[in-house]
Amino acid sequence: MSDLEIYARKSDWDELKQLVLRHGERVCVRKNDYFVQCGDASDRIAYIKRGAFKYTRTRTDGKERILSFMFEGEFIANYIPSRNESMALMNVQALEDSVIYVFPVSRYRQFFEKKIGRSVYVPQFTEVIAFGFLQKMLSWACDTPEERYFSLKERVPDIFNRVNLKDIASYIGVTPETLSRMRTSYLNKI
Amino acid sequence: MSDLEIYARKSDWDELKQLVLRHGERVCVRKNDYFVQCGDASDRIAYIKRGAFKYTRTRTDGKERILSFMFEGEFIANYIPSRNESMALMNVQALEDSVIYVFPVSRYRQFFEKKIGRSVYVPQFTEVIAFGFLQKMLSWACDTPEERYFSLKERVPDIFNRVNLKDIASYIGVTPETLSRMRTSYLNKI
DNA sequence: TCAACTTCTTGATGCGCATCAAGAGTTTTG
DNA sequence: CAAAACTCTTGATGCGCATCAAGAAGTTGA
Repeated sequence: MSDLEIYARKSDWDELKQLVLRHGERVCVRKNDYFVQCGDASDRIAYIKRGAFKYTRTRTDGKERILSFMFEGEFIANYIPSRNESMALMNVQALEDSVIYVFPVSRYRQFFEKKIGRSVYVPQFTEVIAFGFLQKMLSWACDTPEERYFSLKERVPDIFNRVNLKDIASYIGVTPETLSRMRTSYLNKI
Repeated sequence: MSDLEIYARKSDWDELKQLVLRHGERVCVRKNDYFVQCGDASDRIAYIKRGAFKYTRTRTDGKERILSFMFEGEFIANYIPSRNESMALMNVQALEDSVIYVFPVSRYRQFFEKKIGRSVYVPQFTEVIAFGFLQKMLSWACDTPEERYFSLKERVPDIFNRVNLKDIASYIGVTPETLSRMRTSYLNKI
């Protein structure tokens, strides 16, 4: 969510983070473990203390597509977390051995209702989430693989130290071979 | 939004519709007129009484991509309508001469705050919008043009009577020539 | 520590789709 | 009502990218 942070008050994210760190359950997950799998109905969100995750979805041809990467300092969830009856439409899988703090959204709501008298969760965060999805939708619909490559690199400058080419290729929408050739030909000359 | 209707209580949509019909401004728009243009900061939403609209966005190569179609009985807006400071990321353009009822989101908020004591707008609708964007994002990322073609046809069975091939082709992500050939070869045999 | 596996690159091949082009049919408009 | 503009189809051509393949380098694990 870091690229969306500007759209919510910084203090709200800090508050959520503090809450989850203080009252959430500390969980170690190993590389390739799933935090959420397609079809799950969990309402858990988690703060990534250390590590990295990917959002994925299996296409009808059986191939996996990567939709997002998340790193330490960011949150992962079964979107839309507040619609707690909703089945997950994506997998959330660890790219590295990671440490996360897990917290159910229902408890989060309770916390804010007790503290402020009404849920600030929904207005503050759901719109951020919606706006993030809108941007991602537009990016898939309107951006070229190169544009997606540079956007990703801008958001996560050290992406190549954290994520292998195959996963980056899936994220930008080409095969690993094509990304390899893109890099050796023109991408690194810019 | 009709394909998302199931996720909000029907009565909420009815209430919004009644409110907009009763207190909104009736506006006739001509084919090709814009309701919203990229960069606009308007917080207007509108109920389509009669007609049809398309959401579009211009790609960096200058070509137009169509992201959604909306018909009578549905709403159009500068998403996210409740973030009223936000610049529109898409154009909303009339496909036919249409009649709409326009209503600013700010007045909508006032209405609900007066009536219920707090805004039900945000929790009820923002999540619906977010979920819609999520689905569209996943469709662009994971579905083939054929799959998008059939999804559209399922949502809007009479789409070919309302929208020309060029626009449908843009929506599913191919050129008009390719869609034409898809139809004559295998699509209509299924 | 060695075998098995993964990652990345590079090459060869072929298909799918964009592009360019042309023409028939339809709609719009002055 | 005629000219202009748009819509859809069909054909020809070529490029881009997926696919298949193979090999080098790095990583993992019994």
